[in-house]
Amino acid sequence: MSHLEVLNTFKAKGLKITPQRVEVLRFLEKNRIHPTAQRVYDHVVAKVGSVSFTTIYNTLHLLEEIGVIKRVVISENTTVYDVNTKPHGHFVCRDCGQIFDIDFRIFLGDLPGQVDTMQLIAYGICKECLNSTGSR
Amino acid sequence: MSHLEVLNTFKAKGLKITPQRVEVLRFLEKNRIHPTAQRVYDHVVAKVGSVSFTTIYNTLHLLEEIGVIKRVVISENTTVYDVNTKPHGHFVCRDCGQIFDIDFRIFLGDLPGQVDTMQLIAYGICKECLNSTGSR
DNA sequence: ATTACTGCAAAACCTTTGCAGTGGT
DNA sequence: ACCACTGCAAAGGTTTTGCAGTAAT
Repeated sequence: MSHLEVLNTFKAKGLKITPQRVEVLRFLEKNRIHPTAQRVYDHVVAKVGSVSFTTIYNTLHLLEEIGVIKRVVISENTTVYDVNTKPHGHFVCRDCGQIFDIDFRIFLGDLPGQVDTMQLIAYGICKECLNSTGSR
Repeated sequence: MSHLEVLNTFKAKGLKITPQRVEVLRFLEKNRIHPTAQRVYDHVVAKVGSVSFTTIYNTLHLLEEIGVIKRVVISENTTVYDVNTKPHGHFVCRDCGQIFDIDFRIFLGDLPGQVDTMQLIAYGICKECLNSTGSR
């Protein structure tokens, strides 16, 4: 869903288009860096001047319900938000913390029920960090 | 690693074998239910009578470092511990919360670095809950 | 006798909630 | 003018930390 489509969905549902919400959306769509709530907050503060975490979380939850973004729990104390396009996995660099999208094909064994979502996270060291090992 | 092997590793490293640690280990090995720290705590309180969360976390971290267990973050507010055997994925029932081990075969696309761990979680509704839908 | 471990209390962290005031529509 | 949204401050839940006392070796 594009920027404008999302805003139209908002209108259609009687939801209001506030500067804070617009800026959250812009940030998520332009910089696909899988940001934490904190990073979204930082950006919106810088752009709009006034935001609270309440509003950030409110907006992120809203976008999640609409299906525009997905919550990804990367580790015990890190949750990031991902602009929802096609299904994909994530590669998390243990060193620099960057998160990359990865493709995968999977074959599941016997399942104990009906699957509706799947999450794949690969943890490791990214090429950049592998190369710079020792030079830091 | 078996119960006894773990205790030997403890000895070898000069770590002490306390009633609390023994009971944490027993619980994890006998009941492979992917417990939260809280559940481990509950069990050990019931058995030993005296534990603190400090000790539970201390022990779980220790076992994780040694490689006996793995931390699995199931959702934003749920972390469970898994006795580390062979690689496998998890199926989480959104309804009853039960966690099942599942087998899978995977083919990864281009990777941005060196992978050392992988985590697969499938979310859905387990057969049991599917059958009882409506009767509750 | 050492020194690692336990456990309390307090802090840290992230996320949520209640509520009054503000601002899209 | 409505009522959804913002934002503060406070609460909630889980994990961590500092430190004194305790217990395994």
